[in-house]
Amino acid sequence: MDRKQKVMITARKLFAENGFYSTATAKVAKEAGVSNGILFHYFSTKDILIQELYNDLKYRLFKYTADQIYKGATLKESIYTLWLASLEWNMENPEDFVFMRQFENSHYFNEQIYGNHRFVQMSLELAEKGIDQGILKKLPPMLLVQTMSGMVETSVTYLKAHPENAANQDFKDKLFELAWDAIKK
Amino acid sequence: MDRKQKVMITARKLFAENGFYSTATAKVAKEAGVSNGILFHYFSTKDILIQELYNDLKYRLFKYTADQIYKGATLKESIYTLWLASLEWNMENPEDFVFMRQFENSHYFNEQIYGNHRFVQMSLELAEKGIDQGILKKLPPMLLVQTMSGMVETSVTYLKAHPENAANQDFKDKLFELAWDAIKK
DNA sequence: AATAGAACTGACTAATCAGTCAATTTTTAA
DNA sequence: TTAAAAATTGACTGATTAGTCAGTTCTATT
Repeated sequence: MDRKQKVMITARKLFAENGFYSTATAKVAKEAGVSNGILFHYFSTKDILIQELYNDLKYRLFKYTADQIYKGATLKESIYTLWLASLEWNMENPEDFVFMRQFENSHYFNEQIYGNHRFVQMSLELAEKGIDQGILKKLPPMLLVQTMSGMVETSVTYLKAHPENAANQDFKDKLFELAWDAIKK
Repeated sequence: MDRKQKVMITARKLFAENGFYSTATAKVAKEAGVSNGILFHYFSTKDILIQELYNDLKYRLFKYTADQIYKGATLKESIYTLWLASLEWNMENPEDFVFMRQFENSHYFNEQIYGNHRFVQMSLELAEKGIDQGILKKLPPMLLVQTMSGMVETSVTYLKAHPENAANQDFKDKLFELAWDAIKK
């Protein structure tokens, strides 16, 4: 594996474990088995490394979820699939979840950066369709998207604190009902 | 004002502006107009300062919201009042909002710490009552509370990005509807 | 007025960290 | 084969930081 990849994988892990600031770039390089200098060759500052990690994460989330949406599905089915895939991706990638929450609550983040990601654009399209079809509440699409994302976050946080429910499909369906009831007309 | 208060007020402001880690204790002391030593006299470590700030914030939120709940109100009215008061408190105290989000997404935080706060206990009582009365979904009360809190967060974040709606009571009521529809039976 | 103890000061330290750079190795392409 | 370009190393630096401490000032009590 090339060194850039090695740095990204290690950084993701260490940032999630100890936060951006408590993790020294030198530590990332060491644990990745590369030199300190090469980290700055690929990422000219620590901030850039952090931002690239976030962009990569959002793109992987997009790929993972978009692949599961079935073409002939109804709108509610598509939203359900998107919701469940997001939930599972976050459960299966706990480091990414922690990293994402830290990033999205840091000064790096704002709504414009958020809107640039394909994952968000895909979600916006679904929201707009749902509003047009009269299935979803007549509210700004971005608000509906953020509501759904927030509900996924809440669900993941809850399941992590109560792992006995994590494998229970019935419970997950109830979690989806919470989110769906919020946005449906 | 005593020096401990001065430190807390300044720390809250600087932490919200630049994050915990990018804000040096020496800078807090300087801007608060006190000596470096006195900061560590009152808060033996930086971490303790951060935690005390969070506890104080949650208590102020409790006081502010609890005061507004009318004794004879129905359950839905009480939840509405709590929701609206939370929203307004967060809008009026943007520094506290940023600080709270950073803290609750850091390693300092877990569900147990969360459950210790009177604000959360008050919310839990309302949720339990609502479940008993058959008004709210039969789900773990903590999940309903976290859902409501998450919806307040989403609403505040949205209003900050779209301030043209911030004074619009109709829009706020629609935001409440989103949250209410999620948890209501 | 005398005393004790609490509040307070600010210079200081030991450690840490992001980023640099001169030198070396590896890759590419002519 | 050769030479230029790209990748890689790791020791180093200048800046920053949490926390200390010896000494000073304020406050309360007798």
